[in-house]
Amino acid sequence: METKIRKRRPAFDREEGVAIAKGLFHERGYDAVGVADLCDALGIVAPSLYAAYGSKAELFNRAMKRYVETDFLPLDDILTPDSRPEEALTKLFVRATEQYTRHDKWKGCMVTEGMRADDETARNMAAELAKGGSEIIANYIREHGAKDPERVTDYVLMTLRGLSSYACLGYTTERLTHCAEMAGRALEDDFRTLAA
Amino acid sequence: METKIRKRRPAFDREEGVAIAKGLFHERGYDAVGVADLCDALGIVAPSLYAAYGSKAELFNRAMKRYVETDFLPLDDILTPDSRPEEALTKLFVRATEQYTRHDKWKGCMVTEGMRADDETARNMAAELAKGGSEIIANYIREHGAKDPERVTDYVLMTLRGLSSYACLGYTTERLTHCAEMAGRALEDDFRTLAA
DNA sequence: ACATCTATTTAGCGGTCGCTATATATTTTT
DNA sequence: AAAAATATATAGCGACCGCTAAATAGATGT
Repeated sequence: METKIRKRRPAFDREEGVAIAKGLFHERGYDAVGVADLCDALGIVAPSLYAAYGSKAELFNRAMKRYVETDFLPLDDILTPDSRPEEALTKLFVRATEQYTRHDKWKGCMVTEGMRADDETARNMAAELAKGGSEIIANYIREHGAKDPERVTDYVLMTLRGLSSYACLGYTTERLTHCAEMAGRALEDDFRTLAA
Repeated sequence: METKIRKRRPAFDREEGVAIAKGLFHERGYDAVGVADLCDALGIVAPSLYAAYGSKAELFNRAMKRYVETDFLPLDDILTPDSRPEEALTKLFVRATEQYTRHDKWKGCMVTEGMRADDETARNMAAELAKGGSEIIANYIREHGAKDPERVTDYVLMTLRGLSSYACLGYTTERLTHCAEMAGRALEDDFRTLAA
């Protein structure tokens, strides 16, 4: 009876694992990425993944958080107080479009699309994370003289959803940018002119 | 040894089966509805389903076709030649919104959302079916004096996607209708005024 | 050197997925 | 009445799903 000798990989980098998972989840969506896919991509086996992250959903959550930190639009830079709100929000549409269509994989907004996952846990995680960005936009609109802040906010968020969804279908940056600019024109009469 | 006698349901109504499947698929999406769910809802067992429809995907296709026939917007009524194109398209947004938010289940556009399924076959079927509606809208825009028909068409379809997606999240008819009306305002300068 | 602890390994759990081979019940045709 | 065609039933296929118990290799602390 020969003794069985088992080799072992060194411990893997958890943060890098999150980054790789972010790529997979963003590319294919929560439901379409299996634990086996994640394990292959990270070069580990399932129990290592569960020891490190707890569950597929928690890994997805960490991946989304990383996405928000590293890939997300710098809302504070875009929604600057020195340009008219209509212009700033149009700029938001255009910048979002550019980001949603920049890469061949990684299309659309990972969080926005995550809110449409089949898995309820993943959906709730995405919705929770999306609240942050939505509130920044809602606050900006409220504080910059929108005549009906709630409606304008709904319109802006709805448009961002449309842009993200359209980006996922593979539309080019150019075509989608025109959509973004057109969408901005709807905002023209929605803000009080703040006299300087 | 007693002879085993097996009872049998009478043959089921294929068309009614398609209608029931339409309800399930629209409510939960292609990927989230399993063959077992369909069988339970139709009151049959799997081999009957396959004998009648061939595959889950083909049943989905028939369900979508039924949706287009029975539930879809009457584009010809909405895009009438007797109102200004901006008004007709705004009406399209509003009518779409009403339809997308009318029922608690069955939210959004079944075909539009089908295009985002994880299953490639289902996605392609939905995309193929969506072409019909898209072309009607594109033709209308082209033939009614749009300055840049392709861009306006992109904008309209993108907005419909946003409305459908937002409807799926559960937003009320009222809030979404305001979005639809705002979206229509972006179209104001995009059509040449056709002198009477 | 030894014990402890952490992260990996093998192996496999129960469940669901879409789907089907085969047999039998019922209807239709002859 | 018998034969052929049709639609149901039982039973179960192989593949994948997310996840885990138990064992062991390697790092760390004393």
